[in-house]
Amino acid sequence: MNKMHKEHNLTKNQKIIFDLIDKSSQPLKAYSILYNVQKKGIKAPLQVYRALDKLVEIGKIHKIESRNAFIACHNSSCQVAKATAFTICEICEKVTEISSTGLSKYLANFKDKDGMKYSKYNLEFFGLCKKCTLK
Amino acid sequence: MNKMHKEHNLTKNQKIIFDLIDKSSQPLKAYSILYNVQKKGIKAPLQVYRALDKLVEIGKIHKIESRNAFIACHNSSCQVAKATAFTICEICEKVTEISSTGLSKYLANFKDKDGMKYSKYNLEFFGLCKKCTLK
DNA sequence: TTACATAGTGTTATATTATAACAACTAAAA
DNA sequence: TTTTAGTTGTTATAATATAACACTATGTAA
Ligand SMILES: [Zn+2]
Ligand SMILES: [Zn+2]
Ligand SMILES: [Zn+2]
Ligand SMILES: [Zn+2]
Repeated sequence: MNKMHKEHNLTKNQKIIFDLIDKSSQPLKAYSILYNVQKKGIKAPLQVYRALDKLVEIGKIHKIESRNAFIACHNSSCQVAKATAFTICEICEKVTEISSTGLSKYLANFKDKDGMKYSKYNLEFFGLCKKCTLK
Repeated sequence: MNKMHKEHNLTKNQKIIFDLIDKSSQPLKAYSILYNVQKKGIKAPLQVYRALDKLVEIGKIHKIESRNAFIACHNSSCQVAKATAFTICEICEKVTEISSTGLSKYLANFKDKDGMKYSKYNLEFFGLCKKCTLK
């Protein structure tokens, strides 16, 4: 998984927390992570947040800002932690990372009124996933 | 201001809080709003959050998710609370709402892998504003 | 090797952001 | 008038995130 990512030798806590997020099918919240890793010796919020910060920084995970939750990056072409896009289902809360060359090119080239480029961005789409649409 | 918006007869608290946000040159955080309106009789966080929720719902303000802050909508063409885009300066924290027909059309028409459309979205660009670039 | 720098850890305490629950009030529709 | 939906005021509490400090591991350079 994430074969395209530069290998960052994760530390013990970083590895424990990344593995948990990576195995999860949906985004995890910091305190839910904490409860799940207490048996592995991680006892305090700060230990979790420090690992999360690092993992976000190196692009192994992303934060879903509107949900205060974290998801593993499974998008080998994403510009590590700099340009992220997701779809979020408002019913089942399923989150999927978008991997679209067209979208990322469009956004990376977007200029504001002053002609400024902002190559770092976060985009969150909301709506219904396929499953929930059929219900 | 916001002449294009449907008039929603704001209640007392909603008006107090909207006026404060509307006058501000930068996004305001909930508790900063609270401190600023205590002299007007709004004493509890819930009173602020309830007004904020309503104002977001009717599109008079937007939440900047990555900053947990609120900004008045000054974009007459934005699709009320459904499709928002901002630039955020990582140095001075200046936030500007983007009003680009091209961008909003592109995003409103974006389809994911399954061909699903998600007309509601929030996009936050990060980088340096003009001022901070020149420093 | 030693010294130093950099990054990570463990811990306690605290700050910040947000919601639950309930009683009371207001305005407008039926 | 009765009812309804929405808003208000209030207390308490939940959920999310950081400050500060002492200590430990690891790599690098003298
Ligand atoms: Zn990614
Ligand atoms: Zn769904
Ligand atoms: Zn707007
Ligand atoms: Zn700036």
